[in-house]
Amino acid sequence: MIDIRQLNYFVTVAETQHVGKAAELLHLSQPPLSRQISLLEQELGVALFIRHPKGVSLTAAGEQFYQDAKGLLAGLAQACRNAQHVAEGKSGSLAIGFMMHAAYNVVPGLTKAFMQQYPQVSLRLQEVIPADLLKRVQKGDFDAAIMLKPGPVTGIEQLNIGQEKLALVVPLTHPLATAKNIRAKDLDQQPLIATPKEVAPELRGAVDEYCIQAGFTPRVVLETQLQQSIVSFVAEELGIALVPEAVKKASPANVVFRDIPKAPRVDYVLVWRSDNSNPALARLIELAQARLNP
Amino acid sequence: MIDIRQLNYFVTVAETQHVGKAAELLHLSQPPLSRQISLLEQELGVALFIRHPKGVSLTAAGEQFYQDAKGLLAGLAQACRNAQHVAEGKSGSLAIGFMMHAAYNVVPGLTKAFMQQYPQVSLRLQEVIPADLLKRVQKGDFDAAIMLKPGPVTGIEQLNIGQEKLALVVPLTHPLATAKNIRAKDLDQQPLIATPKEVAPELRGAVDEYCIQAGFTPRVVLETQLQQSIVSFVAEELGIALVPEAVKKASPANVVFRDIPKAPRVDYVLVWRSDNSNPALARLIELAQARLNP
DNA sequence: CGATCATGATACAAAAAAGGTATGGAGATA
DNA sequence: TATCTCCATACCTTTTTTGTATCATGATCG
Repeated sequence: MIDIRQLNYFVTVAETQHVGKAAELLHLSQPPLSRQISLLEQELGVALFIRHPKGVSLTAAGEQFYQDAKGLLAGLAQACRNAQHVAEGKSGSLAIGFMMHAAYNVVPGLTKAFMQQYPQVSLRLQEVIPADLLKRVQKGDFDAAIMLKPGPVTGIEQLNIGQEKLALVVPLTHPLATAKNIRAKDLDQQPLIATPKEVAPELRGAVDEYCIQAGFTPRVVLETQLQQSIVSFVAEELGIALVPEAVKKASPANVVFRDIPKAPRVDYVLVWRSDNSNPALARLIELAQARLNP
Repeated sequence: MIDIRQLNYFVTVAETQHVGKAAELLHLSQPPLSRQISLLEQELGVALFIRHPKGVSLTAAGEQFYQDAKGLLAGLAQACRNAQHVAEGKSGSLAIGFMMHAAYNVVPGLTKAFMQQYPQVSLRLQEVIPADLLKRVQKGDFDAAIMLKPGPVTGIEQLNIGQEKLALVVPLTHPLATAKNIRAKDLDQQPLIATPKEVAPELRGAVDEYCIQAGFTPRVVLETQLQQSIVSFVAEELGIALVPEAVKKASPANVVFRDIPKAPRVDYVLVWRSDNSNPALARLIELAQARLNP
């Protein structure tokens, strides 16, 4: 079988037009080189060189093979570099899922920094409802996800990457829109719009917990599958809601965001499968850590 | 150094995800395969596989290298085929020079047939003044030339590929344009337009010889470097000429071609350097011979 | 025109590399 | 816990490659 060494030998002989000189360049004695060239010709079933008394020159077939061989050698070198780059996480691809709220907060900063530092890595970012994120990381669909902190999960690692307060969002016309001081108690009996527990358990849990701490049971009048809808429904005056404050950035003008006392906080985490060996993931984790402790 | 065998081994393992199975496919026992894979990883400095208890799977770097390796193996096979095709003359390139007169006669038929039979060979056809043709074949600029038969030349081989009569060309207004019978003697004292001896010695030789045989010395009033010009000058009524009769195909309407008695004949030959090993040339020669003796 | 020089090819022994057999070790499975 | 399935390692055998010495051939030069 033809091998790379033979291609190298061949290219060197082709370039020097001289077996002896080529052997020297290859740190080799002349006879084995002669023999390898003969073997190559035999394997191809094609004469590659014309033997002159003062050296050798390429046949037409040899000329063609020389061009191809050079390309192959360059291709091999490139393949090695590619593999090494991917191994270092400097190139390759990285699939990241995130929940919609994170898009207003941690996702832009982190991904922008990553793309800047590792431009050769092709990022695939996808927004997914929170309840599916973890499953799809476990399944291997995503290398990582950015989501609200779940409890500990076996086989999954987590890294805190940000915290956010929940804020009260009310329609412009609502009394609480203009109230001087807002107390937790004021939410008692108010019609709440919230995420169902199945969709974003951590977020809904934080809302419920807040109400219970304040001494009342939340009156949830509407649950929306799609995160984006909550603020829209508030705008339509169907109720009020507690949402991460960064959602304000993408909200219409006819709703008001108000701070609430002892506002519950939600933690954003980067999660990944502990056995995921994608080196680009390692670079992302490093970067996330570096952003925490600059 | 990485070699083709290792790439083959690697690809097979990558495709089976199983060292043992791959070894079987490769007609090899398992340990050497394990070893070659390890060596490859060591040479690259990159882990290509993750070892599971039930087999192996590619790392991100391995995935990249797998794609590249497959490409390289395919490229090598293609390179071998290319060389073989060129060696058989089925592909490659062929540079042919020809003199202008041949363009009306033997060149189209021969090249058309060749292109049809060997479509992968890229033909480079170039018209050159006859005097330069042989030099440029000897120099190696052309693999072959189509020209008027020169004397024997050392290092050059020739093959007759066609013969053509010379015809008299006169302006429409010339007495000989309408004469019933034309005799050689009628050309005596006529102003002749001809190629200089340095440009196309065989052609000029044939003209001079014809006149001398007829018992007079030709009166050449104009010599043109460019073959194409002769008929134009005849059309301009500057003189008359003896040219290969196929030139009629590319002549204006205001000249007349007349047969002459015992018309001199010129031989077209295909010439090439005897040490030219371009296999496509061998195919061209074969084809030219086949067209002579169908 | 013959001696000499340079070039690539061949012969055979030495070295290196790859392959085969036997066995170890780690994780899954029952 | 015992066993089974993998891949890795150890060690020897076989094959391949290399190096040294020598040959054959065509060019060069006195």
